[in-house]
Amino acid sequence: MQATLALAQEIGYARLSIEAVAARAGAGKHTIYRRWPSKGLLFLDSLLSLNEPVLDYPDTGDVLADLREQIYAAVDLLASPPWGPLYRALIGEAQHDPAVAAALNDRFIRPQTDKTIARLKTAQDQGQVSPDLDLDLVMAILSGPLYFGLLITQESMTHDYIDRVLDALFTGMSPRH
Amino acid sequence: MQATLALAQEIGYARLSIEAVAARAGAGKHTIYRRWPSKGLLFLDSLLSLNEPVLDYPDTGDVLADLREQIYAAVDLLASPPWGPLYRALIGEAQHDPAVAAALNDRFIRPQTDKTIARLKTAQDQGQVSPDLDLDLVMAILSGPLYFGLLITQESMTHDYIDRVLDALFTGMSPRH
Amino acid sequence: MQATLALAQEIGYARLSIEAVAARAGAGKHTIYRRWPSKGLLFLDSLLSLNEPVLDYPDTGDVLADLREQIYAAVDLLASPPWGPLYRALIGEAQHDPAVAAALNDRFIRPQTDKTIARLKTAQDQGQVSPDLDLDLVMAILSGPLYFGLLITQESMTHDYIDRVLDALFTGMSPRH
Amino acid sequence: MQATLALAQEIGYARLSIEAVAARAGAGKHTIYRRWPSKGLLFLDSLLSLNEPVLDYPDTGDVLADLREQIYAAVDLLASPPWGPLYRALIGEAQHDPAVAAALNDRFIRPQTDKTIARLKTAQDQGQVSPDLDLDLVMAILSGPLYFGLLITQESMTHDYIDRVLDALFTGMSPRH
DNA sequence: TCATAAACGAGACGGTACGTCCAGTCTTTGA
DNA sequence: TCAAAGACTGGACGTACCGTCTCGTTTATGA
Repeated sequence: MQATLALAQEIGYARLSIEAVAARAGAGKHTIYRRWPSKGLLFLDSLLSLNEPVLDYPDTGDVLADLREQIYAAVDLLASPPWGPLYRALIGEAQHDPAVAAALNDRFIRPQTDKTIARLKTAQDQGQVSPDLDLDLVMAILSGPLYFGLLITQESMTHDYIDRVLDALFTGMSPRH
Repeated sequence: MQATLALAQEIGYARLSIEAVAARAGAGKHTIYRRWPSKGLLFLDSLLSLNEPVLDYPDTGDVLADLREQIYAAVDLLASPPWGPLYRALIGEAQHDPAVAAALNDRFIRPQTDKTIARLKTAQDQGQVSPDLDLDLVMAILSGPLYFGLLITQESMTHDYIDRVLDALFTGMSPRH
Repeated sequence: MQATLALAQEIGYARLSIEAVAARAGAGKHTIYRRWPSKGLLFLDSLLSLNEPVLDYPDTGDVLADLREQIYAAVDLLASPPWGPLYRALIGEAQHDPAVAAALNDRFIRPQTDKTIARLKTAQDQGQVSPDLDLDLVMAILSGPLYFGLLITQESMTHDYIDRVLDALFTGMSPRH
Repeated sequence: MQATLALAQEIGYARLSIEAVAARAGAGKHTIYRRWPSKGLLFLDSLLSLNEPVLDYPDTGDVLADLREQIYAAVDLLASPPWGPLYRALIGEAQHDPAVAAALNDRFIRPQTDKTIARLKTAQDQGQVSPDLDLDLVMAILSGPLYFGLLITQESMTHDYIDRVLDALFTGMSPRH
């Protein structure tokens, strides 16, 4: 059933209708309404079902390298054709529908955050990272620029861009460093 | 006419219809379609019209303090009741409608970015900021965490949160600093 | 099960659904479909089950008086609250569904007609009624005005009305009589 | 628009849907709902629009002959293919929907009744008909058997059948005549 | 006494139509 | 001459039932 996000790719999430999904899926509308209370949550489920082989973290001993690798992977995923625009649409929908926002957080953002934080915690224990850092904050700082690029300025996300962000973050931005 | 974003506050952007706006404004639908090609752009115009006294940059000589002040101001604006949810809705719409995304960039994001970059450039000239920094990147790094908090995790934006972000960014995140 | 024409009285035949009947009866829809092929026939069965103490004919020796009594009884039944509107609905359904029309004829109309005709036959044999009358026709002539009042003009059926119909029929309508 | 009772002839009134009418007419459903509050009233309007050349009464001076002619005409109309089943369906609908019943009376039954009564009144004045007859009652007596045959026993209405009804009514039914 | 079958309640399912709402276009009307 | 008012086609909404179809669970029978 979720396979009918084929439609989302064809005509775009905004023009997607539950009516059309039902028709494409050869299902009654009721069957869809029985399972999902709104278009947004149907779409979220569909999108996440594509991504079951989740983004897992490597642990090579070098935090910075591992973060870089993981962000490469995440961004490659989000930038690759099917996902990118659909993920943008999903975040867009979350701005209108609190249920989607909550589900997006619980089902995707939080798990990813937790993995990142776990990796950082290990690094903290090994002294690679300052022990008094708020790791949730670090997550926001690492992800933020990428989301800004994705949602606001809509730049294409290259590995080079990620490198420059990470360099700026870790070599510091003010001349005292 | 734009004053009818009163409706957006009352029922939310998602439930807003051009039909209702026209009725509320005592105008014909045609009159609205004549001026704005879509609900998104009408809403963008309306929202920006509220904000004409734009966020200008102080220059006290201390970049860091100035940035902090400016971000305080921006976040206070976005967090205050009318704006916050509406701005979120606007960014949400931008994810579905390229015209809104482009207009949002041109009419709001870019001007703000330009002001920030101008202020940073001054600081760079005065040696307060490393001369080889990509200032566009700095903008993404400064704004990103705030947008992440606004759009994704939907935390309430306090001055304290901003302080912690800025501290982390400027005192550095790895223990070598 | 038929007891759920309670529902028909509550919400009216037109709004009656097999789904609701099943729910009210605490039965599965299948169980109902197993017994009745359509809403109309279910309703017909239910309605007739109410009426088992059928309208039987008196035979006092006076045809006219007997007819009058029998029509009184029929009309009192049809005019009394539960029956009247439900019987009208049943005849209405018969106009749309040939199976209901046929069953209505076979199970209710014909038996009543047969009784009337039998009584008239007796009278004919006794010379109280002209021997060359088509008794089926007489049935139509006697019942017709009542059905006209019930279905078309929707007058309330009083004994007085019946008397006036019978008087007109039997004293004749043209001045030559 | 009403021309889309073509659909009623094709698939029958019972299976008729406003949705299908709108599609066939190339109209939006709203346009139909704007004009008619229900399927029944739409159908009634459509049906009556076919019949504008109404059944008018001849006046040859002989009431009985005139009545006969008029009933011939009415029954020929109702028996001819398009009308018969549709008129039956309309009366059926009137049993479920009081608005249809009222409109049917006001727009079709009453005018026809009035014409008949006017003709009878003339005859009464000329002494062709007993002066103390309730003419409304006569209408019920004349129409009733025909409606009984149409709606209940569903006999085909021949001129011969009408003749027999009228003969029975006017030559009287009891042997005293 | 137990196995086997029939009937049952429950309700999911693909569909059709409902009546409402809004989109975007087009027409009429009054200022 | 332009804008308000609003009619129009079109299409999606979310709901209600349709009639068909499994599901397990009683009942009831006959072995």
